Formats: sequence, C-alpha cells, structure tokens
Amino acid sequence: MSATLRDVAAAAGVHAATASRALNPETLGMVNPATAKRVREAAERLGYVPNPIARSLKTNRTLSLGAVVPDITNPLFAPIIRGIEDVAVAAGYNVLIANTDNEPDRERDQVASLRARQVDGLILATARIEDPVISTLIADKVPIVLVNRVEPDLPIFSVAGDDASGIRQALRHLHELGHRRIAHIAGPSSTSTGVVRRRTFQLEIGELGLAAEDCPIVEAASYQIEDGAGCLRTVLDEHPGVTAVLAANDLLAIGCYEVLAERGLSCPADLSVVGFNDIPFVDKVWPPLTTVHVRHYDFGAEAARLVLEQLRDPAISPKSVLLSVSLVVRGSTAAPPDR
Amino acid sequence: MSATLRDVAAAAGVHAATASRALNPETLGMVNPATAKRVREAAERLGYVPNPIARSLKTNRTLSLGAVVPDITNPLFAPIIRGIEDVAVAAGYNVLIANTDNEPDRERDQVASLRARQVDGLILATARIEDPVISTLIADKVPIVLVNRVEPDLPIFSVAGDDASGIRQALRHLHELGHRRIAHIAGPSSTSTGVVRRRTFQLEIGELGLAAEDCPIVEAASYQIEDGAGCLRTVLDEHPGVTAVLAANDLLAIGCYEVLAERGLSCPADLSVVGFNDIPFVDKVWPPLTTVHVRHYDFGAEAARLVLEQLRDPAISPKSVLLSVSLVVRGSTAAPPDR
DNA sequence: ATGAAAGCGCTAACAA
DNA sequence: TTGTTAGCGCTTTCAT
Repeated sequence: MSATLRDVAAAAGVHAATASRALNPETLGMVNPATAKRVREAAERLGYVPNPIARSLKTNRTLSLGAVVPDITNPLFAPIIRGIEDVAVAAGYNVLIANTDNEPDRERDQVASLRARQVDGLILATARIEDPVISTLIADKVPIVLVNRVEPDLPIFSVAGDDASGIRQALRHLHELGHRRIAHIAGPSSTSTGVVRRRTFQLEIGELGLAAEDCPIVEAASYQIEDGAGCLRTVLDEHPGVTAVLAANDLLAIGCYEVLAERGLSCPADLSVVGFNDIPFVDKVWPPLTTVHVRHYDFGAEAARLVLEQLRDPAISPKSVLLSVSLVVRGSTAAPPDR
Repeated sequence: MSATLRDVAAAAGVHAATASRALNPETLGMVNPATAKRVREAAERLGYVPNPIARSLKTNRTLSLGAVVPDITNPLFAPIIRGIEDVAVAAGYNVLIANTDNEPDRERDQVASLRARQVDGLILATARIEDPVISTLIADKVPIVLVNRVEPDLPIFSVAGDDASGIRQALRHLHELGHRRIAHIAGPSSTSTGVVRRRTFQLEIGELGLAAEDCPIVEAASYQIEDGAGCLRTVLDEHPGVTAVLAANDLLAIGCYEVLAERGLSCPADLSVVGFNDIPFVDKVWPPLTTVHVRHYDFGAEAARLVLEQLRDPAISPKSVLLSVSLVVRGSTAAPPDR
C-alpha cells in the first residue's frame, strides 16, 4: 500500500491538515517555510503520491475533461483530440474520450457516463444539430464547448472553422479556372457543417452569377467515401454538363475519384474535384486533392482553452471562435475541358 | 445538487446501507425484494446517479483502464484505441487515453498520472524495448498488457501481429514476381517491431537463396514518411540494382513514393514497393499500396480482454497473443524491369 | 433482512 | 502558523 497524507504528516511530525497545506501550491503560503520543507522531504522519502479520488470527493473537482467524438478512427478527430489533450494536460487536467458512433442513444449514454464520473467540463465534437443532450447540459450548467459546429441560437461556447469562407474560396478558385457548371455534394443536413456549407454554396453561386440549374446539389446521407461515390453518380447521370464538383468533405471527394475511375474519366482533365478539411493523406492520393485546409488541432486546443476558461470563471458569457481556413490547390483542379 | 444515496434511502424509508445493497447487483440478494423495489423506485424518482468517485475511494477500484499510445494522430493507433474502448465499455469500464510523443520522459509521467488516478489496469502501445517503466509496473503488480510489441523475456501479457509471417509473405510475393535484389527499409531498432521485421527479413533472404549483399538494409530513425524517403535515397544511390523495396511500415513506403516521383521513376514499373500495416488510405494512394494487413482493432480488443482477465483473476499467468496477418496485393508490386 | 458505525484519503471551516 | 473537527458519498463489517 502506498503512503497517505497522514503517513507523511506523521513522518514530518505535523498534522495531516498542515501536510495538505504544505503540499498544495495554493495553500503553501499559509505554512511556515521550515515545516513545509520538512513535509516535502517526508513526502519525497515515503514516495507519497496524492490520491486524486479522495481529493475529488472532497472538492467536487476531478481535474478531468470529457471529449465526445463520433468516431475516433475518423482521421478528422485525431488532431482535435490531440489539441484538447495537449492544452488540458499542460493545465493539469486529463481527458476522457468517448465515441458515439454517430448514434444519439450512445451519445446520451456516453455523456451520462462522463458526467457520472464527474468530469469538470465537456467538449462535444459530435455534429448533430438540435441535439437534446445539449439543452440538458446547458440547463444543468455543465461547462461545455462545441467543436466543428455552430449553434447561433444557443448561449453556448463553440469552436469551428470559417466554413463560409472555405466554400467561397473553393468556388472562386473553380470559377477563375473557368468552371460555370459546378455541382455540390452536400453533407448531411442533420449536421451543422453540412447545412452551412450548402447554404454558402447556394449564396456564392448567385454571387458569381452562375445559374442555379447548372449547379446541382446532391446531399450525402453521411460523410463517407461510398456516399460521395453515390452522389457523384447521380450528378453525372442527371447533369452530364457539370465540369467540377465541390464536395462537403474530403471523404466525399475521394468517393468521387472512385466513380471517375469506374467511368474512365480522368481528374482534373474531365472533372475537377475539390474537398474540404485537408485530412492526412489527401495530398498522397492521385491526383493530389485540392481542398480547404482546416486547423483541426487548433479546434481542439481552442476548445480546451474555452472549457478551462469557464472552469476558472463560471460566470463568463459564451463566445464562438471561428478559425480561419485556406484553400490548398493541388492536382485535382484545372480548367474545364473544351467542348 | 444531485441526489445521494442517503436521499434515496430516506425517500424509501430505509438506511443508506440497505439502499446501497439494493442498488448493487452483487449484494441485491441480501435484501428483501419488496424493499429493494421501494429503493429502486425512489432512486428512479430522484434521478439518482451513483457517485463513482465515492465508490472508488471505498473500493479502491475505478472501473477505468489506461491506454498509453505514442501518438493518437498516427492512423495506426485509432483502431487500436477503438478496439480497447469497445471491449472496455461493454464490460463497464472506461478508458483514459494518454499520448507520449515517443518521449520516454513523457511516457513515465503519463503512466504515473494514470496510476495516480487509480486506473485498474494499463495497456501500453508504446513500442520501445527495454523500457524501465515496464519493469516498475511489473514489480508493482499493476495489471498491464503490451500491444504491438513482444517481450519474450518478460513475464507479461502482450498482443502483437505475426510480423515474421507478414515479412515472409511479402518477400515471397516479391520473389515470385522475379525480384532478386530487394532492399529493406527497417524500422528503428529501438522498437520491437523494427527488430523483429528486420531479423525476419535477413532470415528469409537466406531461405530464398538470395545474396545478402544484393539485399541491403537501411534503418529509419523513426516510422515517418520523411524517413522512408531518406532511406530510399540512400538505397538507390548505393544499390542502383535494387528492383524492390520492403518497408517496415506504410508510412516509410509512402516516403518511397516521393523519392520515385522526384527521380522520375515509376512504381511498380521501375521499382516495386511493399508496406506494412495497411493503414487507412493506402488503398487510395497511387499506385495503391501492396502491404501486409494487420488487424489493429483486434489488437486493442484483445488487449482489453487480457487486462480484464487479469482484473478478474490476478493470479492468472501471462500469455502472448499473436494475431494473424495477410498480404494484400495492390498496384505497387509487379515483375522487375528487364535489364 | 436491516441498521449502526466506521472509514476510504483528503480538504476546509473554525479554533487556538 | 498550526491543530481540531467534520465530512465529501459510498461500502462494509458487525450487531440486531
């Protein structure tokens, strides 16, 4: 059995409370430097390791944060988690990660489990809109931050990329290359990103003076490669004149590649493709994907900072952080074919 | 404030101890079914959620496992973590994840932090050999499982892929295609996988009757894309006759692609390349990578099962689980060029 | 079958 | 500055 605070106190010839104060930086000021030193030495000698469980029971703080993601194997979330972790660990917190598999029930359970384990704050990177879990969390005053999602109507902290700017940059790039018939493979309308990117696409098409009927939108059931493939098949079948596709994320764009291969079309000669997110490896596919780079690590880091802020000052009012994005032009976009 | 066990007890008109027994499946037998029902209803009514912190303080068990990985953003580890999580959650445990950045100091700190938080068991997916952290853990009788690493000389649980078989399958594939001058880009000799794969390469070269001097080995400083590129440059400069490369992991193989592009060589026409691990997206690069498929999700799932086994029966003796691997032939391998 | 009492290891009033 | 006391919420003897 490892040494407890009482053991340390006894060894240093002081009371447990004094030992506690001596060992805790915040209360160290209340104790005589000499005794503090004795206590520290005794602790060292006994190999004392404080028991955070006992501390938590007393203080109602666990020094841990919960992070809820739809799927840790999605390359999008690894850097987000990494960002959260780095900031949290630096502040003395650790992070409990929970997967939801995009299932509302599992999300509810995981959040409940995290709350039962008394995490001090929560970061949600699950993208569903109108999520009842969130309202409960807000009502219960649990410090939370949303990642990769905006909820303009809710008093809540959030971190997201400037999706509108990303879509605009992508569209203008295609427009400058000469494309006039551009399709959008939209993300699920149950996600905040899907909705925002789609709406911006429509707006910007108008801004550029393109005809809505030349720029079809097909919605993917989920952000997966196969959905991208299915959507592009629909587009090509129904709008053969399209010369470029703007996909709502990289996975959907990669799905497009499969359809091109299967139909003997080449990218970018026959069709230009643009993705969104710049996940790892899309620079290694062929052709290297032109996409919108999003700073996912910073999403996580910023989200963690926002939770910690709330922990420091519970009265602080919510803010939304919008991180800049930038188009990365690679090999999947070029001028449209001559007709 | 949420309801405590005392509140439930009071509401049901019983003592806290009775409420505790009624709510705990293991002790439910000691209590009158009628009172048990009353307690359960009261708990339901008050929305009682047990406080695991208080329970842990008393029982010395936290129902949580620690998972230590070198880098969560490495696509190799996401499925491992996912496997751990799925099994752990199904058994009522949750998982604390810690990154080490491949830094020994950080590994020590993270393990210490996890232990301080009283995790019931640990899973280490960090690959360094002769790791002092491990001996300490063994000495302290902490239930642990090593993942993707074998330590034949240590009495310890481990889960790994059959690396030797993977290397053999890859080499025979190349040999059958007609390659006789095959280079190996080895992983760091500080990792168990690096050592085993390299040794098997040497052995198998002999088995196949190939000359050691025709089959150079270059060791990568780490398992990164850039290291793969650097190693291949060395190989091509010093052994221009080589017609195939077997890389110790996929990232190193992808690094080879970059060198081929930069030298105007084509894969597989000029040089065949084989990877190891079959991480996501290596089927999307160009040419699609021939590689050894490893069941990483199962690594995690099996590791979690092994920890849980130890928790159930602390006296159980260590075992090593070796999971099968299989070569996936894609587009990066072909017959050697005619000379 | 249930209640009483103690205590896990720590911290925070309060008192001295 | 230090000690005393109490208690966080739960489980577990021991007694009834």
